[in-house]
Amino acid sequence: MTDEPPPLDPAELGAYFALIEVSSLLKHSVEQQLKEAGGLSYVQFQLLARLGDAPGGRQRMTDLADGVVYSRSGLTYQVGLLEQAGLVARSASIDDERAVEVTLTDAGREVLAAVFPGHIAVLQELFLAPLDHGDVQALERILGAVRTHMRAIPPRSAAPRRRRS
Amino acid sequence: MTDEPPPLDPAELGAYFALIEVSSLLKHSVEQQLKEAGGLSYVQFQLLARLGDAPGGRQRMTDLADGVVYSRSGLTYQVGLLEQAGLVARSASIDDERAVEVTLTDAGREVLAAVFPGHIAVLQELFLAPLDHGDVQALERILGAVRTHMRAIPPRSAAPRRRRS
DNA sequence: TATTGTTATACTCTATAACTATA
DNA sequence: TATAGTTATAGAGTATAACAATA
Repeated sequence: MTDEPPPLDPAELGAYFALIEVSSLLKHSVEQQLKEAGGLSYVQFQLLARLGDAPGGRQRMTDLADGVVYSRSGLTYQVGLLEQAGLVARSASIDDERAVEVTLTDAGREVLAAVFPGHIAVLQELFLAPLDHGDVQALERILGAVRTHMRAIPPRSAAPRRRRS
Repeated sequence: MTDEPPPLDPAELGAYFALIEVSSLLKHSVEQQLKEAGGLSYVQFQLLARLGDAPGGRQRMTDLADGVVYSRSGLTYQVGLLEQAGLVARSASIDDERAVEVTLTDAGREVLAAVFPGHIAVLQELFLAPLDHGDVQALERILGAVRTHMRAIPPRSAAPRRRRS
């Protein structure tokens, strides 16, 4: 905390603010669309989409949690909601008796399919419209690099957990 | 809803996913830092920072609300918290008796100053580290264009509000 | 002893609608 | 009648800690 404040040049600040603002507005719009079209929150959509991509439409709770940012209990909560809605099913894993596998149901696939076109439409209209192909490629490359970097970094407070007495 | 699903090419999808993932992870880390360093949520920090930039450190509630995405009541709530913490003060406007002006207090400025270095450090470490200057400039340009576009677009459901009977 | 997942619980945030007061 | 802001209230989401069961 006694570090020197590293100076940020205007471009860096500009990139940061634009990133936060764009993602915030975009997420907000997408959330509305998801809610109207399928009664889904963004997290729920992400979970369904992730299952849709997974082989067999199933994944373990832990693997699902790793993809999204949330805590274990938060995931339990969200999967519980999705299960109540009949969009996923939970079953015990055969390999590991502790694990729970989450499977996308047919109803889940339908909701996903119902929601997708509108989702894409929002993206086109709000996010992609002002960009040419080169812009999109540059974004993908640059933000992809940042993502890789973030994933590689050790969590800041990995070590200093509570030592037992 | 019977629209043709507009096809998204892989680069577009990639850019979208990377944007969401990066901003989500970044915001999460920044939120932790803000909370530890100054007991601030991200919204509260944004409000303070906005006041810090405003001439005289003051702005009307409405103008504050326009900058951030939140509802009026949400803003009232957050400003209420900041006022309780002594970081801002509310006063009636002289020009318009209906309006309320929010002013950054000295304590508010101190918290802002206390929080800033760590904030920037997180940005450097997590977001800017893997990028060169050209990347940053490209990001600023491209995301800036998207932001301008988003701000210009009429809110999707501006018209079809409840007609009076 | 570590890991998987759930539960209980508390807290923060956001949104809607009803309301007051001023323009 | 429209605008600025507050209040009450309800709901969603998230996090922490304690817990049970399996590895």
